[in-house]
Amino acid sequence: MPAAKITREDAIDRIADVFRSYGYDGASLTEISKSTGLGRASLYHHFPGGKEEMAREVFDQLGRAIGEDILQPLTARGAPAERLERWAKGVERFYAKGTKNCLLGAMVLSGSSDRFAAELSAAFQAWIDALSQVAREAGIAKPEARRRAENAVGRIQGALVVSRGLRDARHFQRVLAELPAELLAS
Amino acid sequence: MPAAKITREDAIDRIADVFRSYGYDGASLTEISKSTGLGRASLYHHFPGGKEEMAREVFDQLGRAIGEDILQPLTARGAPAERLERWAKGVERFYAKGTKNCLLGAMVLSGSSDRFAAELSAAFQAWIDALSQVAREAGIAKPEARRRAENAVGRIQGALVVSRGLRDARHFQRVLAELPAELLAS
DNA sequence: GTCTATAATAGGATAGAC
DNA sequence: GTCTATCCTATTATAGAC
Repeated sequence: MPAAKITREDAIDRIADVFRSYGYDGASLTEISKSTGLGRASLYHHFPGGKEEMAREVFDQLGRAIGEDILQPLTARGAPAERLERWAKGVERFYAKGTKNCLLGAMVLSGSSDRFAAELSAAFQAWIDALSQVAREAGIAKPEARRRAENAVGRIQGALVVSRGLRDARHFQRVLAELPAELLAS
Repeated sequence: MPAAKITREDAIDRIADVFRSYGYDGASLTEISKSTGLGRASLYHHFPGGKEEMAREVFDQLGRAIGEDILQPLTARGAPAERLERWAKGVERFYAKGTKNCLLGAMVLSGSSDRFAAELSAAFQAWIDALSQVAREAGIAKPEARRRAENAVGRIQGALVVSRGLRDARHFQRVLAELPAELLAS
């Protein structure tokens, strides 16, 4: 009875990387197998639903990771400006300074958006809501706060696309550095 | 000797739609065949290089379309503000008010970015350069103009992702309406 | 230039031994 | 839990008739 080669959580992380890089359709089981070190059959042992179940697990784990690593600074104690600074640092780490694609973006733009519409929409909403809440605490009116939060999330997504297109991560880093001030500007 | 069912240009447009919706890997020849009305064999008659050649032709045609429909307003005569307004309208048409994905974004985020790195980079550069030039004519300093142009392109890409994720095209339309003023603000 | 037919391959998924 | 072997389907791609 061989022991597990990798924890479930680590496996899902690796699978997430494959989806991130190749999109849903481009992520072949061969690549996932290589990336996790698990054979095809083992993958089906862990994820009986196949590729679709893997993707759902990836979304679940992503939701938790976003909640802990990114949204947590936003809901912590402290002045809005400080919280946004910590948030921006968290986002930068999360995307490995702009070299790591956004999983949500990759899924949205690769034909899988119909299949995972609910998951995608929920993930974006959580981002926007948390940012909007911080802006409101800083005294920004509700509709304007929402508007800025949408902008911020969009700018991150767009910066990842452009950085990758131009093959220059500095664009992403610059945009991220500007976001906290933009969210709170009067 | 049957006549051509569709002009080459139209065929490439249809193929572009398929890549836009499904990404490079997700775009199957079956779908392309259905979308163009051309049988598999006919597709290979027109594009002996197969799917990869189709993608390259799509990029070429996209470059021309961007040049004519989108960048042209930027280089036309008139005050910078007017040109940017016309440009924004052109972009809105181009993306069908936000319901039509960006081909560049779909390609960037679907594993094909290595294969088409040069094409993608060139397309983004052309966008950024043209916008930057308009901002400079409006009296903005060169580095700042470049910065704003990058931001504008990124915001369009991000808005398309977010609109699709939220399934609400109004976000895209709002962002687009704000861009001209942002590019020229003092 | 399009068609039907078909090859060749890669992909997702499963069975059963260990 | 992992392995080897295998099935089935969909995919890319080609050949040859018209």
